[in-house]
Amino acid sequence: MTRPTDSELEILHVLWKHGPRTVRQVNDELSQQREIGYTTTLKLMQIMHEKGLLTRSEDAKSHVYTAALGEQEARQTMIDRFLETTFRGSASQLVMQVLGRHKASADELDEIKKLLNNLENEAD
Amino acid sequence: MTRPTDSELEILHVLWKHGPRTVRQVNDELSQQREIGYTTTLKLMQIMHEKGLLTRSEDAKSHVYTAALGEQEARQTMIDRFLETTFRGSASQLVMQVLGRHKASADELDEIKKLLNNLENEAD
DNA sequence: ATCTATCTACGAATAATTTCGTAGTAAACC
DNA sequence: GGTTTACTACGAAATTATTCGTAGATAGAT
Repeated sequence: MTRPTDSELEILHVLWKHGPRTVRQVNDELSQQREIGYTTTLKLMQIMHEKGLLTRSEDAKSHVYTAALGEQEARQTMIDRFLETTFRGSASQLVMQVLGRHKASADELDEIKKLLNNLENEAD
Repeated sequence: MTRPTDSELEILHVLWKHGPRTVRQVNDELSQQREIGYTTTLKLMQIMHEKGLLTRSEDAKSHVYTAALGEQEARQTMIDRFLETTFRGSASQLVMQVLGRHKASADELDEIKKLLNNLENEAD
């Protein structure tokens, strides 16, 4: 999969958050964040459909679009790309820089530590 | 700072790795990675200079360019942006997804754990 | 002094992305 | 059944990013 563009991501976020939506519904949501014409959203979603990023049902009067890939999956693609371009592929450097600067709750830190322990055990 | 484009990042990587360089030197480096004309590199670096991404000394016959921001600094900007667009700002989710999928050496894992312990202590 | 090599500046072509206007179609309304 | 409303399709303008050709300047070699 080729990386979704920024505009495409905006639309994917809406679909991931709210589930299948019409162009109108997506546009209403995007309009709250910024100025954007209806046909702009329409065109974008049509292109994404061509690319296979969205599926759609044409049963109803207006098409209902669904994200063709899950958020986790898309995130992984984007992490891979981000790691490569920004951290030359070093995952641990990314992790350390993120942890060093961003707050995480105690629970989250615990979760991360558990995950680390599992990873260390696997490595044996 | 506005996000450097992909091409701009390529150039920044060269300057971060090797220090101040002329257009010729940067182009030689980039040419090893892909086809790119000299004037393409020149134009890019001129634009980056206009934008303030690079400083340059015009003393010598050929200008010597220097990255105007450090690698750490640029990475942080890009992390912030990436976190926002892809993980809705949740640093721990990013970390967990990265750790879950990418190999890190035992040493690196240790480092990360130490970092986590420090964070937990600070939080008290 | 002329030739050659190397440099900068800059305009403009190309490509990729985003935006929107217009036209056509179909349902809903009166 | 004509009018309004909401939709899709699609071409193309606008914007942003990338690429490169050409012109002019300057230093060094002969």
